[in-house]
Amino acid sequence: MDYTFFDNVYEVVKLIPKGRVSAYGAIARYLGAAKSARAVGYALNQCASMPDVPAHRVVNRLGMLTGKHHFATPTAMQAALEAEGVEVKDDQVQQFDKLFWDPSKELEM
DNA sequence: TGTTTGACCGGTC
DNA sequence: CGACCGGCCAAAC
Repeated sequence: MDYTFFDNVYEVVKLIPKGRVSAYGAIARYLGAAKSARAVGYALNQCASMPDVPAHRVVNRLGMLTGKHHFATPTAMQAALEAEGVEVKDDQVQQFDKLFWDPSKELEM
């Protein structure tokens, strides 16, 4: 089938609950490719044109808004997160440890 | 068709 | 403690 790792990323990202955030590596690991976090990042790059995929809920493992620069505006990502109740300061998600949504844990495989 | 890069991560020097 | 390197997947040149 034409189904790919790429599409899998979108599925997981779309499953991220509102007010929660996830990490590239966490998604990659859930997909069975822990070292493919880069591919996840690239997938989200494509998802910039995909309104169905809340890429703003995906940050790096440090909770840093590394990809904010790829949004329509550098503040779009932070604004979107804050709109969902996620506190963001200095391109960094506050209480990231609590808001972190790990698919491999939440979805229990 | 081969090389380079990219919104990353982990380990090593 | 800071910087560098390798690895995975997919797209762009």
